[in-house]
Amino acid sequence: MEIFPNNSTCLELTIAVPGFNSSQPFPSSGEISGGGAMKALDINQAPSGTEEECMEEEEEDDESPNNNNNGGPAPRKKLRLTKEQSRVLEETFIQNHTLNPKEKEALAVELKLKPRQVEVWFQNRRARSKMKLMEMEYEYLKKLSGTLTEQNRRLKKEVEELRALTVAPPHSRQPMPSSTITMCPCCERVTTTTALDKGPATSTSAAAATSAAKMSFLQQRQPSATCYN
DNA sequence: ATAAAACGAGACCTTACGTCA
DNA sequence: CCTGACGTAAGGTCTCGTTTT
Repeated sequence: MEIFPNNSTCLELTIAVPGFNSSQPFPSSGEISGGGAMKALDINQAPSGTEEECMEEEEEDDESPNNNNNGGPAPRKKLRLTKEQSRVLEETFIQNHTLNPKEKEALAVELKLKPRQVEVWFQNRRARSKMKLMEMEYEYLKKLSGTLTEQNRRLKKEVEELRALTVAPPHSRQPMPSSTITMCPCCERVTTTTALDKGPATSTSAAAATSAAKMSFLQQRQPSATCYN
C-alpha cells in the first residue's frame, strides 16, 4: 500500500481504500443550480412491513404516522436503506464522490428515494471516507514518528561515537570543536570535514583501525561530498 | 469595474433511531 | 427486559464560491 509520495510536502494522502478512489478525493461538481428548498422536507416515513416494503411507498410519507401526533414535533423515524439501495449508492460513490443535480435526481428515481436522501447519503459517505482516511493517516504518522525517533537515537549515538574517536588524547592535540561533525537534516548525511581530513589522531593502531572503519562507513553513507540542499 | 447582497452546495457538528452484544 | 456501544440517517449551522444587483 502506497502511503506518501516521495516528494510529498503536505499531508496529502494517497491510500487505497477498498471501494474508495482516493486519487480523486472530493471532486467538486462545479454545478450551480436550484434545489435548496429540499432542506425543509421531512423525509421520514413510517417503517411498515419489511425494509424493502417500506421503501416502496415513498411520496406519501407526509401523511405518515410520524406526523399524526397533534401538532407536536414529529418523532424522527430512522430510515434504513435496503441492501440494494446501499449497493447502488456505493457503486455510484466509487465512480464519483459528488453528484450534480441531474445525477442526484436520476439516482433518486432509480432507488425510489428522495433527492435529499441521496444527497444526505453522499454527504455522510464523504464524511466516513474522510474519517477513514484520517485514521489511516494517523496510523502512518504514528509509525513514521516511531521510526524517526529510533533513527534519531541511532544517529545521536553515532555522533557520540565519532566524537569519541576523533577527539585526540589529552596531551597530543586540542579537542575537536563540536561543530565539525554535522548532519544534513534533508539528506541525513554526516559531514566531518575539518580535523578528520588530517587523518586519525589516535595513537594506537587498534584505534586507528576502528577510526578508519568508521570513516569508510561514513563515506559509504555520503557518496557525494557536498549537499546543496 | 467594483462592492455588497443573495444564493447554492459542501463541510462539519450534532441529534436521534435501530441494531446488537 | 435493560443497557451501552456503535453505525448511520438526517437536522442545523458555517463557510466559501458564484451570481446578481
